[in-house]
Amino acid sequence: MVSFKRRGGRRPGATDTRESILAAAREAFTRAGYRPATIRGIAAAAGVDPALVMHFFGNKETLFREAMTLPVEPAAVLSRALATSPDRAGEVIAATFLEIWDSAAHRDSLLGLVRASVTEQAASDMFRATILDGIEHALTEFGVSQPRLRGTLLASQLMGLAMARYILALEPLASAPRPDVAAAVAPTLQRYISGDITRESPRD
Amino acid sequence: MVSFKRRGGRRPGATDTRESILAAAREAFTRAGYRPATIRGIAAAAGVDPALVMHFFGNKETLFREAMTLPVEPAAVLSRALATSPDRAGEVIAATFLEIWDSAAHRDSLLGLVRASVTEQAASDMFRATILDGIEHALTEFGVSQPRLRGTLLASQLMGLAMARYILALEPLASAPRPDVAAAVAPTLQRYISGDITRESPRD
DNA sequence: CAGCTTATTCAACATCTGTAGAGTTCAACG
DNA sequence: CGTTGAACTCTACAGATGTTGAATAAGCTG
Repeated sequence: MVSFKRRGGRRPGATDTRESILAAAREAFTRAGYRPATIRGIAAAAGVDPALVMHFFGNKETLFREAMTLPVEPAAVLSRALATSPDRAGEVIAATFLEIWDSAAHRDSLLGLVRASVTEQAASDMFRATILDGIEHALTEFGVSQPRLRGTLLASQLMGLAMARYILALEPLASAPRPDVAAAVAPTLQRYISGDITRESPRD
Repeated sequence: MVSFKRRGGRRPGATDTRESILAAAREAFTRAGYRPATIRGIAAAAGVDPALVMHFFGNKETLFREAMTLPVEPAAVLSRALATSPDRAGEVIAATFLEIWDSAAHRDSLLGLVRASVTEQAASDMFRATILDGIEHALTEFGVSQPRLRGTLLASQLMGLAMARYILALEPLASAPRPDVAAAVAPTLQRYISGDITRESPRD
């Protein structure tokens, strides 16, 4: 049995390498965030030379940007929820949010985005631009008062939920059935969207 | 004027160097999290040789642990709020939470803890042990139902608020007056503590 | 003052980092 | 079938990183 050692050169057959690098990158950025994830590690996980990663993406930052593009449009989800039944938007959003996070497919990207948002300026800007502006737009379109403030409040509860349930995995929140969690959180979301959020009226 | 170049050896006078290293470490860990903060950078910021940091703390991880000890006891705050006026605990907690975060003194430690909790396993465990167990204990002591679930829900909104207002600095939440934010969030906290959080009762 | 402990620095280490350049192999197209 | 371009690897570099060991200077205790 002779073992052939590859020494450079294109591989025979179809070429899905770029995609598997992206997958490995997603996974790596997900676990620890931007800085701790290394190009070498990502390359190794993809069964590839580090230089190939450079060949495809040029540098670490664009690799990150490309790996971490959002799998869903939060603005669309919000708009649809508002359009369908304004007074139940909270329920719908909570359910959809949990559904997306619970699905293994999207989880990695989302985890990575949150992790990186906390440490990387670039990711933080991306968050603001992509997610928050979308939420705000949807709320404005629907004509609620103080759409910006409501949008950030909404984001605060959703992000906190993601942190507690998925990142820190605080029990029993982390393994509670999806509908239970949705029910617990929905009223808060609903109030942030269309309820009273001002001073001097502590009724809820 | 002759300039003396120090070449090792103790400095004359009192020695507060350890503390200034800790301060620099807090600041560094705060800005970016565990990994990106470098011992060399911390040492430089403290005007000290990197080896001195090792001398005092042995390794990076214990330096981190020592720099990032919590400045407040969340359990105590919660207990006091519950004892004073159970049906206004939400308001009190929201106010206290914002007050602590808004104070420059504690802010750095808290920022660092949250940032690191997201990426570092050790910090995440610290969070669970120190903060959450305290909250849970206080809720149990007060006799509410499902104290663990309520505790994590409470933590989720508070963490989300910290993320949105202090870490991502989402406007207008970030610069809204403290009482306004407290008023917006208090009802949610109150409901998580003593309100209805179950299914099949979507009234709020 | 002698002697021990502690604070402090210097120089060096092994390792890892992102990245660059040149070379090799394959696929696609004329 | 020859040429071009893209996929792919090797080797290397320059810089940063955590950590170590020895050397020096000051304080503390006797």
